[in-house]
Amino acid sequence: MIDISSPFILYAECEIVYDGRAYSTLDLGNYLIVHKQDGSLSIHGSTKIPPRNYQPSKSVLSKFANMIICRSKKEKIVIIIHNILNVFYPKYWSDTDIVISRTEKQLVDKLCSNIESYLGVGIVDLVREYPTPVGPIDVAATDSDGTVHIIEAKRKRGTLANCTQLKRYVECIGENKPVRGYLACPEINESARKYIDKCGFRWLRVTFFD
Amino acid sequence: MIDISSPFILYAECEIVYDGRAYSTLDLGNYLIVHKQDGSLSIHGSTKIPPRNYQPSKSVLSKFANMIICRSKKEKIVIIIHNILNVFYPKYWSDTDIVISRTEKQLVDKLCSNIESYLGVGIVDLVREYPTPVGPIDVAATDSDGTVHIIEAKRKRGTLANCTQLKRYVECIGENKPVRGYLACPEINESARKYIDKCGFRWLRVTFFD
DNA sequence: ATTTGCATGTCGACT
DNA sequence: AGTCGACGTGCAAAT
Repeated sequence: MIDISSPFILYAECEIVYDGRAYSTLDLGNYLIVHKQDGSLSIHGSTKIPPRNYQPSKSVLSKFANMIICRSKKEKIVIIIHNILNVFYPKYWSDTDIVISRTEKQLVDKLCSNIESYLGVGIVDLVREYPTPVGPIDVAATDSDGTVHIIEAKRKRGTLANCTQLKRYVECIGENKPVRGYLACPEINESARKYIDKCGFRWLRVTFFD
Repeated sequence: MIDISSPFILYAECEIVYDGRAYSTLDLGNYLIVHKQDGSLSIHGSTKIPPRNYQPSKSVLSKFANMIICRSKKEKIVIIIHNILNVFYPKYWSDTDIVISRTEKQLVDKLCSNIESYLGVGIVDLVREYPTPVGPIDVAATDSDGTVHIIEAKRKRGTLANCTQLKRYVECIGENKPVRGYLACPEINESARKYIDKCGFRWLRVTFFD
């Protein structure tokens, strides 16, 4: 039948039952089942990027009659196989990661290297990932008057959720010190823009390009 | 070579370049490439559930010498193929979705069917998905005194982000009416618990079981 | 082991 | 086409 001791790519007529954080079933049909060397398992339908069902790395496979069972800590997938349509066992499958550019970190780098021109004030202290009880602040810059300029950076279009995240930081630091809040991102949603104005914050337009 | 006009599962020695919202490269190696009938494309390494690179449905494939190019609106993936190790073309691949239980909706159903016992007050009006400028409120229940009880429901463990979401609603409605805020979820994070207390909100423990 | 926030998040619903 | 919130989000870094 199927050798579950090594990674496999299986195309089969099967049905799936998942029980864990939620409960789900997948009706009898033809699906692509991918088992990787880290123990992960995904079941793919003929559309969309995310798998229909999955189990993360460090899961354990077992076989029982025409069933493949995949278990992690508190979760279980049962695959009932009716027909094996295609199977192969990849050799020397690479584990390489992609190398990525234009990340949030890169945006914060750019911001920090030119902080005074972005804020329009002289800065005497600058801290990245400044810890607070409500989470770390991307950039906390203190000017000569003692006002703390709190910046939340996003690599993409800013949202309402980003504003409330910022608001949390501003309220927290604002209990003890004068503060100003900033959302730094290349673009911003209309609703977020309005909410920013209402809160008295500012939008810093930061791009990946010069 | 490869027929890109139908879905395919390809295991090949290749390298990848992605340019779009970010920019990334994937070094030469053996990867699993899945092309689905909706136009989506994913490139999988030998570990983890999410693909190393991907492009959503409605993308368009083209071939050029030993390259496969996948384009969506503003994004592009180029696969440079050095060696085809395995390829097959799935037939009658199912598009069926999973059927899921224990959703947020189910939790809200349970909450609403017994709202007075959860809140401990008499309710004269109950609205689900009550619209506000800062997003819809899961449950807004008005008692006989005119106080609005604002409930944000989560199907899993409540987080700080959930609290600030709730806070947004409470501040918005609180401008005009007396309000109380509630986070309804099966479990709650320690930090969220503290933040709730600080804000004067309450945690409603709601489970999927009776 | 648990918590937190990011992600090329993806996806669906609604404007 | 753009905006917004949900997701069995997955995942890695910090605690």
